[in-house]
Amino acid sequence: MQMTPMIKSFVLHFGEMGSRWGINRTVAQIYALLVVTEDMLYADQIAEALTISRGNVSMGIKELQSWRLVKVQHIQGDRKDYYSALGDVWDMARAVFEERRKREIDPTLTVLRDLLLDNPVNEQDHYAQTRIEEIHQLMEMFTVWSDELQRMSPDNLRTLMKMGSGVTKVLNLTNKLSKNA
Amino acid sequence: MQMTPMIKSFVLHFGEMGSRWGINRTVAQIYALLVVTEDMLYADQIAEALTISRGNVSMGIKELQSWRLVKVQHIQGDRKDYYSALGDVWDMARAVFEERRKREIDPTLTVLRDLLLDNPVNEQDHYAQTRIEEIHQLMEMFTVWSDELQRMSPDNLRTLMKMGSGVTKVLNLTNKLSKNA
DNA sequence: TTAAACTTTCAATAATTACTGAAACTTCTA
DNA sequence: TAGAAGTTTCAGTAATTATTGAAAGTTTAA
Repeated sequence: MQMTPMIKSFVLHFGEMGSRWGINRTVAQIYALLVVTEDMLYADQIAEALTISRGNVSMGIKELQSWRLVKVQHIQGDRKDYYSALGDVWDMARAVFEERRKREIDPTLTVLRDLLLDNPVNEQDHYAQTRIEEIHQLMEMFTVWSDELQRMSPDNLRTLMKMGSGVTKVLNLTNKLSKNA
Repeated sequence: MQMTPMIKSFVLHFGEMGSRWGINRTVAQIYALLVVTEDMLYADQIAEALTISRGNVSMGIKELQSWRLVKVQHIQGDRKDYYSALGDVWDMARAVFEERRKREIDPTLTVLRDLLLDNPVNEQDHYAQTRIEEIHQLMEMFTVWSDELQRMSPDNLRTLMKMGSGVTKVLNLTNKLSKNA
């Protein structure tokens, strides 16, 4: 399979972007290719398009599956695995948030909480704990937001999207109300 | 300079976390150390605490400066540079968002926009463009949100934080209102 | 069953990324 | 203006991460 120049350009940029966010360049490329391709693809097609080895495709797909980002299907009278990207772009964003949270944020929050329970051995530790507390708060807030994203209906998402900088206006109102309460 | 076990544990975890998000482990460690240390530190102290070379500290600090995450100060009658982390944890989060956006999101948005202006050469390209469009929308939404974060007052931030899952409630209301309009 | 048509695994190796330390550079002060 | 007290740079090297490809594993059909 040959990529059109447009698809190639997209795939390359996506791979580059992934690698800046700590995701293997090839894994990101495989994913980009699947997202942008309507038909399902089998491993050899992916390998040919990205000029990588068959084994590398297998590793990449395995990784993407652990992120729950790809679907596998079979076609009548054909033994090959056919791959495609999960649902719509929102589903993908949700999957990424959820996994990164599970893998990286939650364990860090646990470590931070443990450190906050430790006894400071001196003044430095005491200061450190106040900072760790702040960081903990911040991270917890982000997890709450991402939880909401997970649960949000397409309807609400669309509203949020349209609201754009309206979020601030809503907040200002909320602020005033709670101050007068 | 010796780190207390608490500080050491924090610094190590932070470094690990950074490296999973595409940030050099040592750079993340230097930053963690500065965040959690009340006093300003000079390069040799950092090198000793993290057992890394003087040159590595210099590179790391340079990187952190490009992210506008560290302050440098001088002390009367001392030629050394003294480093410390920027303001409060919110300032730091803002700096990180802003820089990552500038460096990674904005250039990607530009590429996506260019691809959307290109003429599809066939049906595949046509489909690809619909997907690229979705991704573009999604990313643009995130940039709008991060813009708001940048501009948000500490007051609003605190409200957002307290609201937690209240965001959804506010949105539901907004949805109903706009439907009745 | 066997063998064809696949997928997965993993040791060896290639590519990339990070780190060191000495030399070059800068700035201050005597 | 020399040299002391720093910082920065960067070529060489070490460590890590990614990739290949061949062998092992799996599944299906005859």
